Amino acid sequence: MEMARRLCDASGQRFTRLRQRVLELVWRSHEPVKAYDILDELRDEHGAAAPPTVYRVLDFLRAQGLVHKIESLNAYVGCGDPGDSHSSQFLICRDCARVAEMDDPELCALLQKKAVELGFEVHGQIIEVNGRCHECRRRQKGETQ
Amino acid sequence: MEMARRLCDASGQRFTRLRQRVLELVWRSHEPVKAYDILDELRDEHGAAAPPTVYRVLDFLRAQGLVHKIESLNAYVGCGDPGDSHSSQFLICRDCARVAEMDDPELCALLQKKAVELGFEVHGQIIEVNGRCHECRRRQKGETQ
DNA sequence: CATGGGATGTTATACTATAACATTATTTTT
DNA sequence: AAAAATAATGTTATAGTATAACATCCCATG
Repeated sequence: MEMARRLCDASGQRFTRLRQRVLELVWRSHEPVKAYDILDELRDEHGAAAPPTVYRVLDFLRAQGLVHKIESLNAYVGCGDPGDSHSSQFLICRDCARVAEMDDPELCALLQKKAVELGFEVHGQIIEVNGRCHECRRRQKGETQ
Repeated sequence: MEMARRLCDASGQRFTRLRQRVLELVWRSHEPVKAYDILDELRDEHGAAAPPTVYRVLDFLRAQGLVHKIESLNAYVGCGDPGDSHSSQFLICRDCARVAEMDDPELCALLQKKAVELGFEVHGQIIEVNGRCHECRRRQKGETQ
């Protein structure tokens, strides 16, 4: 959270109470969070809150690199390594619904290279993997024995 | 289209008029197509059509590998190489809105490898790249000269 | 020609996101 | 400190995306 504040200060942006609160809500679970879940929580503690409130803050946090959107889930996760401008890859477990963030430069570079070879100018990458995480595989193996 | 019919026959699925028609609509442009655009066209020519009609057919076509969903656009494109079970990568041009399908096994394998190294069991990959395509870059260069 | 399962029709509703404009709060300028 | 400018948030309305649940139809097969 200190990190977040510093990042905003550094770029001349304001890290308001609302923005801080939304960031906390996103970080509260390892699972990706839905915009309307955030909205519900804000309403409980704060009264006034409508969809634009949430989406504006999420857009802001994404622009600062503090939050990522998981496109295939329409949900949001805290960035595991804010401050470092990077393209991330996300491993989405179908069983526990958790998302792990990978930040592999080799993968990033290879995708970039392959796209450029086709004459494409890359602005952004979206990489998401569906499957089962280590913990869920272990758990199930244990059960079947 | 022949290909599509054969694929369905091969897997014991029915390639009905509706399914064929939706597949044609998806293929009609190089740009990804929205579900509700398909819905509008179906209504024009066919009368009865509601969202489930379209989404069911799209789900079917995706299951057959005839159509892909572009997650970051909520839109659908015809598969460039149906029949061959593969993971594709999509290059999405922000200027002309066209989508090119890449099918790079090296990229696919590297992502798989990196995920497995983290103990993750991979079921599916989503790779989408935003940027500008070759044609749009050339056009703009020409204009600025 | 019955019948059973797959495909489609139908109605309703849930979920995701943005437009447009009003108000409030904070910073900057005077 | 007051005024002006800018950024942030509130508010209302609506657009866009997707699924649940149940009814009906169609057609391959026995």
